[in-house]
Amino acid sequence: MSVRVRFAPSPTGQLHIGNVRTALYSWLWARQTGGAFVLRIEDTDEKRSTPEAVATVYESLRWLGLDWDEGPEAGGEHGPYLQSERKALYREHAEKLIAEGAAFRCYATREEIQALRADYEVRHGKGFRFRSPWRERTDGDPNAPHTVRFRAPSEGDTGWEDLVYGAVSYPNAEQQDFPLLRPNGLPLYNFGCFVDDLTMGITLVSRGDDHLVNTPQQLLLYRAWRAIAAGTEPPRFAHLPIVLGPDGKRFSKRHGAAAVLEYREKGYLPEAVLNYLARLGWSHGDEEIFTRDELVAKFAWENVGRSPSKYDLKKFEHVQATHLREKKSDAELAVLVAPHLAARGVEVAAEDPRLVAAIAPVKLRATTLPELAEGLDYFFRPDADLTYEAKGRRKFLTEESAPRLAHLAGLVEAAEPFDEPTLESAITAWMEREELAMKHVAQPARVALTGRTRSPGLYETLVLLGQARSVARLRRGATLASEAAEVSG
RNA sequence: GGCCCCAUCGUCUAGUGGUUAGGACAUCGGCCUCUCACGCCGGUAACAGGGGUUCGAAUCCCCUUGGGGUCACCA
Repeated sequence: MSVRVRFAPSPTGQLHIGNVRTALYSWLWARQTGGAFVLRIEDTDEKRSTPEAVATVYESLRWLGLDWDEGPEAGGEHGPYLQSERKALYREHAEKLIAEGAAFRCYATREEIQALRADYEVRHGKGFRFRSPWRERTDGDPNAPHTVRFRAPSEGDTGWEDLVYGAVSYPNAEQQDFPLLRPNGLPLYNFGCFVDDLTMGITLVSRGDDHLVNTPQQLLLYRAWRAIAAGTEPPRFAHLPIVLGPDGKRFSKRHGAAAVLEYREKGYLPEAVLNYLARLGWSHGDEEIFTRDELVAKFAWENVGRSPSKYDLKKFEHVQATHLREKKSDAELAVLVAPHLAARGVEVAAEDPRLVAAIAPVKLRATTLPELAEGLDYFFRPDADLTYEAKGRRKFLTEESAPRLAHLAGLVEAAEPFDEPTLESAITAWMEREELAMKHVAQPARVALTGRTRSPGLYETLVLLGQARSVARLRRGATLASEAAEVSG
């Protein structure tokens, strides 16, 4: 049977980094096996689900490149893919379970149950398990408001072989007569999940390990369903340890940067996000850096860890920087960085060969796309708009450096051809004659050329800037330096 | 508290009875050097504790401790 996996988020806010990891593992498995990745929206909590959050799910997944074969906006033969549109299906399945005796109509009100719970907790503390007085009655009016409940067993255990945790089992005595359908006809999580996974032909359910305790209930439903459809087999399950914040507490907004789209805003590469998240709780020997395709090829459930792991921004940044530096071509980066340059008021076409050429040295000094844009800025900003770091100007555009900058401008102007070797030999020959150290020339020149105290190497910068602009900026720097001399003199 | 799960450097992890316990991030030295990076070399740093099993345990079993999850007509 071919693999069918699903990602089933509840749209109650931003798509969270922890959820993305479960989506990623499922997606990797589907792509590796040639199976189907199904997206389903679990929006049965009317109070918390919003259309905006649904849109965020789509946008986040698309940005990451986790495409779905079936689901909202993609279609498929098992739709609809929003639980809120599948009410009839839940009702139908509930009725069959009632007819079979596996479920029953319960007329106990929420208040009655709360009262029982409160009473229990006063006596015994936590751990109330509801046994409905209606579980053996059939005299209720099917048209009166009621909850459909599962007639839970209290003997034995329910267990399964988890792809991550191995053998897991829960005592049935822990079960209560859990609700399937609310009076308004909307399913509760476990029932909706069961009906959907069953009807969508899901072969492997992968989700956070906070769902470990839900699995027995779903297994019980599959077992009951055999009376209706002989041969029904439950899917396999793979539970993933949750992601913890640096403080060891469950990762949340409180830790900052929990939402996927925040990484897009910060200028991270989706491949880097996927790489970091994949490695958080999964490994492939000593390898650290993976492209999306490599992840697809190398992912394996048996290498998924069982202990919760902590989110570490420093390592995340390292993975991001490595992808920026090594896994993207300069032409690809040019396309990605162009909008960030535009945001800084620097207009340059992504195809501009000068942009592509400047990326190689600058990307060694950047982690994110905005940082790349910052490092590229002065190459494309008009000379007149160039600004100077106050500290660099004060320290290097001095009376002493003014004549050197002027002379350097002349050397640059005379360089023919205008390339690094020619510039280097001309400049070093001059420095030797004048007994100047490199730092006495390069640092003032750097400030004059870039406005900064940090940049790629001098010869590299000159060539990238071009002869005319280099000469103009050096002359302007010389002027500023002599003005500084007048002020201080 | 009941039930369930987990436990190797600060962090992510490799390791499946015999290893000087490896790698990566971080950190600390050093090299390179016109700045900042990149890169390279090197250092510090871990099997939670206690019992077993075994000729031999990070690896298997038990207990303790610690951490996490869950106990909603939420998902």
